[in-house]
Amino acid sequence: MTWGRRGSGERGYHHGNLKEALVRAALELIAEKGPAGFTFADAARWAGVSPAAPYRHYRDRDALIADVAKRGFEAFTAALAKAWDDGRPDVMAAFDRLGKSYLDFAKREPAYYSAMFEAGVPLDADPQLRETSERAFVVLRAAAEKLVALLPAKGRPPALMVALHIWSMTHGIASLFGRGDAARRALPMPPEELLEAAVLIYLRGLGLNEGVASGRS
Amino acid sequence: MTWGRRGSGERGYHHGNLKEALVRAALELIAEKGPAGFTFADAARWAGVSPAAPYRHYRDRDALIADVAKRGFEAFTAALAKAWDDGRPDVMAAFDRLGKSYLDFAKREPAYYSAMFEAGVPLDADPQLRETSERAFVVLRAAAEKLVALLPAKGRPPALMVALHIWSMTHGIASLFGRGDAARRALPMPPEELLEAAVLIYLRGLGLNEGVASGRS
DNA sequence: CCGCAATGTAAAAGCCCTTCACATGGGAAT
DNA sequence: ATTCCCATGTGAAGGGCTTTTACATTGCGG
Repeated sequence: MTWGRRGSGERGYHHGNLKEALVRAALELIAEKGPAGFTFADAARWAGVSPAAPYRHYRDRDALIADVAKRGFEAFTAALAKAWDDGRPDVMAAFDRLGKSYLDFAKREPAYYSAMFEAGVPLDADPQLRETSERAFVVLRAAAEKLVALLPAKGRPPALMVALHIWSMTHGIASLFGRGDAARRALPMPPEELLEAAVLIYLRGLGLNEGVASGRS
Repeated sequence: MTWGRRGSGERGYHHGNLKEALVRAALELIAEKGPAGFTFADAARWAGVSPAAPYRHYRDRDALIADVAKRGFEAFTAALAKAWDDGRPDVMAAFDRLGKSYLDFAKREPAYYSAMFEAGVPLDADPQLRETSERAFVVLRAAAEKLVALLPAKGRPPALMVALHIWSMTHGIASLFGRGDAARRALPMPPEELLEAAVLIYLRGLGLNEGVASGRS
């Protein structure tokens, strides 16, 4: 734990990049002590400024968390879009990557995930926040669209519903078993496998032939 | 909003039932402002005692929340067990009730649900807490057991996995769309229907004939 | 009836949040 | 290059929450 002026070296009166520093501090602190145990003053100390300085960049503590959540959704969307890759090389393989990518994000970026889904940020705090969060769902929705298109046109389920199902299942697993948090439950198998099995069963229920190998493990 | 000495009438120096009063206060306050916006001092005020009084009953604020969570798991287990009713009159109908009961609990008792799943209570804060929370899962597990038993013995999936899948899906839906919270997302259909459809698809994927009418609505 | 233990209170130290008046200096306009 | 503006940071202060400690009250068992 070094102290004060991290990274940007030897600052004088002005920090130079306080806003970014605060976001990084928030991520560190949330990862360490959860979104609840995170304090505005801590972030200021972490950045080496007085407790009042952050107010020049954020209306209050919640605004900072909301910004972290927004950035989280951006990174999340990027990760999902990259994993989905427009359904290449084939829809099933891409869909599989998509789910894993979701869990992977929750595990790799617990601080972002916390801020996004567990910090109790009102989605309408910032209209930008709501929109950014929608964009992540758009990827899921597009994937569901392509998935549903594989089914016979007759009795095809609404893609939106399928997207919501997959999202719920994935979020449920991430939320209950995702991180190694002491607060979470133990599991007889890794969450990725749990999810993969669930999705395979669900897709079979939709009428999709088990195309992708389930036992690649 | 009446003030002080609620219910138990005209107290003198001693409250007489402070512990219970604190739990009720916590429930009110959590329901109102979320688990984060809940303060120990508020609860004391609500009960009409000094800010130090609660410390005679709980080590600290977190201990109170943990107790609320514990009571929540008890009520939750009772609700689930009642809905499941040992699989009567038939497994599918009971299973359907079970899922609805889960969502219903999340909606009817948002304060309990928050304390149980969103307040970041370390499950091992109190060994009793962990055990109580396990008991709720036991009901789900038993239901999954009976459900799986309907399948042909060959290639039968592990009941534990099925229970985890259903739990995750249900919790995911409850968590993302469950309450009317401003913080939650809008949905093109009621969460109960979303869950019912998901479960039907999942069960079909398991190889269960669609026994129960899906369109009872 | 007495005295203990349980329960509640008051006061105080420490921390956090937030605001306000003031300080500093980076950079645009001249 | 100089000047001045305003974005950015500081220090101090008010108010609230948390938690501890010494003290007050009282129910209840012996």
